[in-house]
This record gives sequence, C-alpha cells and structure tokens, in this order.
Amino acid sequence: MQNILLIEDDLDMQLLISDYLNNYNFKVKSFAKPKEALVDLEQKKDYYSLVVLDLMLPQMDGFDVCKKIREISNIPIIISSARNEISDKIFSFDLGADDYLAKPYLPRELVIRINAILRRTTNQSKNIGDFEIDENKMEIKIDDYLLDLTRIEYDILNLFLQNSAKVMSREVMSNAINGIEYNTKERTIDMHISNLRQKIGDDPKDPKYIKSIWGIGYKFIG
Amino acid sequence: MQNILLIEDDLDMQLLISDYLNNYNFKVKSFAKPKEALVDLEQKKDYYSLVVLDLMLPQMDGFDVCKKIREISNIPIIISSARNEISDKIFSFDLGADDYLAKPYLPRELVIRINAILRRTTNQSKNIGDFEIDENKMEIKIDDYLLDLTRIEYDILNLFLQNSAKVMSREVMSNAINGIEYNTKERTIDMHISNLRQKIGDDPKDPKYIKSIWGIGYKFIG
DNA sequence: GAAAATCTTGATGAATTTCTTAAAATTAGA
DNA sequence: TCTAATTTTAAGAAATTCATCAAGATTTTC
Repeated sequence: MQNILLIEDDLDMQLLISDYLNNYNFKVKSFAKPKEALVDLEQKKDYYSLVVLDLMLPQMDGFDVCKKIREISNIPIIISSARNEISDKIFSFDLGADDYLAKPYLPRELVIRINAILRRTTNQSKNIGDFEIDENKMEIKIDDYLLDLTRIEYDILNLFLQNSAKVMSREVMSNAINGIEYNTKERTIDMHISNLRQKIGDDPKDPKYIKSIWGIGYKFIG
Repeated sequence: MQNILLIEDDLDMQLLISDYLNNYNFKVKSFAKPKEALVDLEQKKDYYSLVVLDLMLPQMDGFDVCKKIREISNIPIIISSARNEISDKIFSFDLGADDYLAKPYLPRELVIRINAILRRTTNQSKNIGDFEIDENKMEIKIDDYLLDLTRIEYDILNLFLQNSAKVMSREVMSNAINGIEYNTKERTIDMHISNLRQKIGDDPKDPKYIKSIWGIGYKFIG
C-alpha cells in the first residue's frame, strides 16, 4: 500500500482523484492549502511515496510549492495542471518534477503514471552473488551490509558485478570507468582495488571476490 | 537441453508456444499465475535458462513481475506483449528485460530471439578434444579440471588449441605469443612446454597432447 | 575560503613469473 | 653401437608485476 500526498484546491477534483486512486490500492491524503501540505510532508517524509501537485493554488504559486518540496525531499512529484504550455512543462521539470499531466486527463492515466514513476524510483535492486546493487541509489550491499564507497570504487565494483568472471585489463577498466583515455598510471587502479578489497573484506592473497590475474589485470568472481 | 520458464495467462497461447519450443529442443514450464512462477523461479534459479513473460497478467502487472524477477535473478527475460507502444518497450528495457516481442508474432521469431540471447549469455566456452577454453575468463579446463596456468603457459596452450595438429617451429610460436621475443634463447620455449606438460599430465616420451617434432618444433594433437 | 574527502602517483619490498644455464636424457643417422 | 644434434628438465638468477604506504594534488563539502 502506497501513500500519496495530493495538493489540489478544487474539492470536486480532490474527491475524484482520491476515490479513483483508492480503487487502485493507493491511500490518498488531500490538502487544499499547500502550506499545510508542506508541514505534513516535512513531518512524515518517509510515509509518503509520491506527491500529486496542482499548479493553481491559493496562498502560494504551484512552482514555489514544487521548489519547496524539493528542498526538503526527493519524493517523486507529478504536476497536475490546467495549462498545457510547453514552457510550464520545461519549468516544472527544471524544478525537479518527475512528470506533468495537463488537465483534463483520465484518472486512469494518472494511475499509469504513478505506477511508472514508483517502479522507477522504488528499490530497483539486483542480486549478484553476495552483492546487491541498486543503480538508482548508487548503493551496493554485501550480505545486507551497505558499503560506504567513493564514486570510483562504486564504478569499479559495479563494473565487476556487470562483468562477473570476465578478465579485464587495467586499460579496459579505466576506459569503462572514466570514459577517458588510459592516461592515468596503472598503479591508480591498483590503489582503488586495494581500497575496495579492504571495504568488502577481501584478502588479495586468498581472494573470494577480486582476483588479480598476473600480467593481465583483474577478475571478479561472483 | 535448455529450460524455459513461460509466464502467460492465455492457455491457448501457452500451449502454442510450449509445443513450438519443444520442437526446437527447449523444455518449457508454463505458469498462468505470476506469483507461482516467481516462487518456482526462486527455488530453481539455476534450472531455468530464460524467461518468456507476457505483460497482461492476472494478479500482478507484468512490469512488476519483470522487476521482481530482476531482484532475485539475472536470468534473461523476453517480454511478450499485446501492446506495441514504444513507451512499454523503453520501460521494459529499463526494468532489465533483454528483448521485447509485440504480439502477434511468429513462434519462429521467438525461437530466433531465444537463441540469440542464449548465445550471448551462456558460457562462451569452446571444446577442443579433452580441453575446454573460455577466452573471456581466460580459463582452460582439461577433463573438467581447471588448470592453473601462468600467462605464457596460457598463451602457448591457447595457441596449440587454435592450431590443432599443425606443426609449429619455436620461432613461429614465440612470434605468435605476445611477450616472448625470439631473441631469447631457444630453450625458453622448451622450458615452458615442459612446465605445461607437467600441468596437463603429459609424458614427453609418450605424448598424448604435445608432441615434439625432432628438429622442427612442436605439434598439438587434439 | 578552509577543511575534509577523494584521487593520483612514485617508491618500496614482496610475490610471482620468466629466462638462463647446464647437465642429463633422447633421438637420428652412420 | 656410437656420435652429434636435439630435447628435457632442474635450479636458481633476473625481470616483471603486485600490494600498499605515504605524500602531494585535486575535488567536494560546509
């Protein structure tokens, strides 16, 4: 069951949307006044999964509400607007909105879009051996323990996970990671591997995960 | 024989596909209910080689099934859908699907795509006589026993496997192998051959694999 | 703009591989 | 059978590569 925060001052519309979403197993909390909605969101950050935000509001301009929401949270936002101008859409996306629906729209479409966004944003993790990677969050867990990795360490481990068992030269690795030429010195990669090994608790002399291939490079063993 | 997991609620379609695939030497297990399919997949992760997933399902949205599969496994997924919308395709690939087929399609096309994906994903190893080489992993097995080779030993054995039954001089061999210059003493190759023979259990007096050609060089017998 | 975190790099000793050497074994041909 | 050419192999020297430290450079964060 997902909780949706609806900010909409037209009460008929409010009721229509919330009833419809209820049928699709969403629980909707509605606000006509954006300031109240913001207070509620701030208090229950993890409670809500998504915000549906109307742009025509009392008290505050809808764009400002969108901006304020982004200041306190990364929660997905769907803009619901009576205006179908491209400039409004551009502006909304710039402010961090995730989707834009021009009224009038079928409630069914709202449901589809909510589902689409939730699928994109909620935990999308893959398991590979003892590891679990969530590419959206850029997080990797080992045996359910969240690793604290730097960007390059994350990139390397990610590369390993996507190329399990394949032998890779340092050159191939640095090209895949930086997307730049192989200008960095070979020892740089080694250093990152060394740090990575420490963080995942791997012993280079008897590696469980990252194996050095003498004269060639490295190989990850799922 | 490869095992395919088919998730499809239309029973006619189910039968059609599974019959057709049977003719192409695939074994198909069919489910109409995605939840049951997921349970089965979780239990037999290594049993199945590929999933064919219909998007229109009872119980659960097809996209969600796709996502759930990805959470537990990296098994290739082919989406089979009545909808031919580009957005659905993009979405499917985002969720980790490997291919997308819009209904109606010829069963023959499904077979082609399954084969294409399996070629890509199943181990790319080649069998040559008692040997099995995987060039991605840089691994060579003899009678299913993984050899622990140095880089040059691997290169030499690889060269032999690619040139079975061909007589090669030491000069040709050292030129073919990166890292050995032919200014090194001739005995160097011999020494590597000697070590290699030990590792693969070959007797130079009565060689099963690596034969010395007196005054010329060596020959590998597949 | 300062402090902290991250990245790069040369240096070092250790580990591993590769090469050299030389003696022993084998082979071809007389 | 004998001899000279060639191959095999053991042992150790030489060369290469690896892991890690420490320090400086760069980037990020506050």
